[in-house]
Amino acid sequence: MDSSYQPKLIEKAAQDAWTQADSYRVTEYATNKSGQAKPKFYACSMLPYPSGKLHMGHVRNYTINDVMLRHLRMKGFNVLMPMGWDAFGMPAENAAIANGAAPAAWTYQNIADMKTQMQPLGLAIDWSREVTTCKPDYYKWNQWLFLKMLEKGIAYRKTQLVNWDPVDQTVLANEQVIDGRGWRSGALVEKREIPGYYLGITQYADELLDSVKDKLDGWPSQVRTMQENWIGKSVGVRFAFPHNIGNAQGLIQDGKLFVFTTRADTIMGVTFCAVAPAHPLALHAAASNAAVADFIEKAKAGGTTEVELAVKEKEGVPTGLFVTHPLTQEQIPVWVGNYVLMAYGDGAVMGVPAHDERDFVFAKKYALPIKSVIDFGKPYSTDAWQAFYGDHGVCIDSGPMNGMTFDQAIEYVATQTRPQGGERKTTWRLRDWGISRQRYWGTPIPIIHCKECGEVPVPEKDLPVVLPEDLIPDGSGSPLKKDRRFIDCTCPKCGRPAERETDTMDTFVDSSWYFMRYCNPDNTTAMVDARNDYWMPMDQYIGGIEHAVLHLLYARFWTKVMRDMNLVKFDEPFTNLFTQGMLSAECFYREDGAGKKRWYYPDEVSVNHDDKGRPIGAVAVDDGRPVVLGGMEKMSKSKNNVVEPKDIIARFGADTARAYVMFAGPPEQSAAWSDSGAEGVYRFLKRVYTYGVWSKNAASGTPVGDFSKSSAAVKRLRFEIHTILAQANHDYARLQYNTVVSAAMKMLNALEDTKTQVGADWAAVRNEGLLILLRTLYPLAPHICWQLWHDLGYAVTFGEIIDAAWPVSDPAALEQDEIELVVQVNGKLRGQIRVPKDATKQAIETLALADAGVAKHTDGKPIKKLIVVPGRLINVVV
RNA sequence: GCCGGGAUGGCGGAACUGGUAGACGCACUGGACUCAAAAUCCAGCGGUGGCAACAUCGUGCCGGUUCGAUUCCGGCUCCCGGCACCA
Repeated sequence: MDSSYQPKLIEKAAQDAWTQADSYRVTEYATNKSGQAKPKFYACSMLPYPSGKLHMGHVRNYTINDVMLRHLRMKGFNVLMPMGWDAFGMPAENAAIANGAAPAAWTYQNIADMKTQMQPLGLAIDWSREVTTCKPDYYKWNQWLFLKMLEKGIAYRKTQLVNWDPVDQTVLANEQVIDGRGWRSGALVEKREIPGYYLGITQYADELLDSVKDKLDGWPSQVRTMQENWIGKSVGVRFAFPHNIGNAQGLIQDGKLFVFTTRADTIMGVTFCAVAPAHPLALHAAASNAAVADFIEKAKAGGTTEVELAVKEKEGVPTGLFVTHPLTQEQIPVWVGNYVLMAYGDGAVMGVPAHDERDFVFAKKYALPIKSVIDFGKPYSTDAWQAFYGDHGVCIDSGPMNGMTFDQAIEYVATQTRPQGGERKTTWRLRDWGISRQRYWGTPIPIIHCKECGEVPVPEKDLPVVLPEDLIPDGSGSPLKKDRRFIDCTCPKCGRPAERETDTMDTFVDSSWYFMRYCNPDNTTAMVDARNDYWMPMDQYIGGIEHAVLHLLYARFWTKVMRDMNLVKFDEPFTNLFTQGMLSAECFYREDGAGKKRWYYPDEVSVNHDDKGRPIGAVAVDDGRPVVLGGMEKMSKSKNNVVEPKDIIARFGADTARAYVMFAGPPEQSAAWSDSGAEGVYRFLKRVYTYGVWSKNAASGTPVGDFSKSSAAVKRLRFEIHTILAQANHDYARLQYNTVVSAAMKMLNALEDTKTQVGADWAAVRNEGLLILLRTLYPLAPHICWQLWHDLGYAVTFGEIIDAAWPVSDPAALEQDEIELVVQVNGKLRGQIRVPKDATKQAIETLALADAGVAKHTDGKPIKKLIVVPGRLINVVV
């Protein structure tokens, strides 16, 4: 046993031992020593994008996963922690454009680099299950399931709205549109409709909503709420405004302008209708109305994001067309509005300015009439919008609907409009999932375009459609479109020359089911097999909150599709979800005359403090002149505040890196990195090691004893250790690992405080304490605990620590004869009393009132009330 | 703009179901050890007043419920995540 803590040597030895024993390989149906099947536990982190650099956010994610695995494994579970690579996507193409190299080579190199950086962390990953999404043996199954969805009518083709760069003649991702311009060309971006494939997630909207509301109780409530709102179920009425607008080909949409509304009770307040710029009525009006045509053209400018539409000023133009109010037969003007979405409902809305805030703003702007038809018991004024104008109430000034309640009015409108196609209807905010991407580095969509037969699915026997890995994109669109080797093929139906689809799939497809592939990565004949039935549904999914909606919703949808194809037997993929927060770090900068910031690395500056420890400024090390303290910012390359795991491991070792990222804050919240904080954890581990050395010399091999007859002081230490252990176990259960690190520190503090005490009982109680401490700390800092476990001879008695029994606190140790109670006067702390644990309420009250501090504040005043909270406090109200 | 979070000492954070606010750690200050430094160890450490005992204020802001509020309710401010082609 070395006399000082040497993380490098210890971590190498521990990792070699684990590798040699193949400790992390997990098999299905594992049994314990007595031959019983261990309960399975599948704990998985969201798979990383192989950027090439492992950052502290990854370390945080995988350490949470690893701590959970080691803890539950000791508790007797068969725990799986796999790892893989979300290897398709835009960054590889961008790197390829920048370096003139193929995305494949870049991606594979990054994967190799990241694995090298992950290795020293000592994560209990079963690498035999590694999945890489850009490999044909994986994406073959994306294609296979897509074809099944096509057969079932879940996948279909329609037009989609994209950002179009008119100069580069290419589709842009939202990320590639900067201030309304193409990132490379600088050209103003336009909206354009092109054909693409969609997955019918809305067919599952009801089930996706119901289970997120009622079943997923292992998910954080904010994620459930976000998904609920995203799916956005609205129950209302869909009805038509009849009209006779048309041309030689006939009436537009059969002479019916359909709208959907959740507020059919306000139908008598309609003063206009508004349609989306792409609505057939708008296009019809544009043919003979230059102002409308102009407006529609202008509406094409800009990108496709919801933010852009939402913050845009609500504008419109009258079409000059009129439709008939279905109940009053009044003529209602039709406007084109830039705030009406073609993708939601029918792309048209009824305008009720009196009771809808958006319509109100629109009506004020264009001087349209505002007609109030709901009674609020308060006066209505059209001067300014009031929040209550949108409330439900009783109908007034509504002719036959006068006096109706909300529900009565809805029913009435649905019934009255039925002859014209009116009905009660549910509408979703959720839209079908467009998966076509005009990009190279993704899963090819397995479709062949034939002049004779149209769109023909690639036959199953011809899968996978392999993506060529040697193309180099140049920024002007997908290189697949120029690759005849890929494009040219024969039609599977008629055998004539045909062309392959060059669009690839959204990378969210890859991440919608990879976690199932981990269970059976080697199966070449099926997407999933019985091993997937064993591990899934996943017991714990861990990843960033930024995936709260899209990824998690798509994965849930994909699972339900697989269930309906009898590929899996469960309804939901993730039983429990844990969303971790971000990591930030201090940053420093100096501004030049033009206001441009030069960011300094932490080791380029020296921070000055006042004598209370407050930072009062910082100077650059090189020139001694001041730099600005930039505060805590999300770690980012551009701000030079990225902390790299390899540097921390080199300075302090992996155990410190792991324990500190856990200690830095509650795992679900964002936390700040601090080098000196990490150093504090390093100091703690050094003390653990030093205490281990001392313990070996002082009391090696002392058995755990019977403490029933021990001195009060020995019992007090035991009480303390077991109380902390109970707390740590509670925190392990709720995944609050930051306070588990605190608990381990407290245990060591308590043990060290008694080092001067000698005797068999002291040796025994400290020995028990150290056994508890090592196992409590082990999941967080496995290497040092493994080493001490061996050095102190515990491995011989209790077996390897990785499978040692998890410690539980002894109820006997937690029993106390006397307890301390707090006494408050009017809710303020005024004294403390010690009472026997079984003291009567009467006795406690007498003691409390007799306390000097309490007496001083009650001071003869009459006592109004005495509140006794058993085991906690007494509050005297005077 | 809409949806979802967050805010506690100089800093990261703790306080489990409304019951001692600031555990644990960092920074800082003082001391021990040392020729010296590092490392280590000991002590102090929310603000204000006070030699002290102690008093008083204090959990982003304003208000409410309660014997008692960091915790519950109403109204704000600022920051963060998402908004369907970043992953």
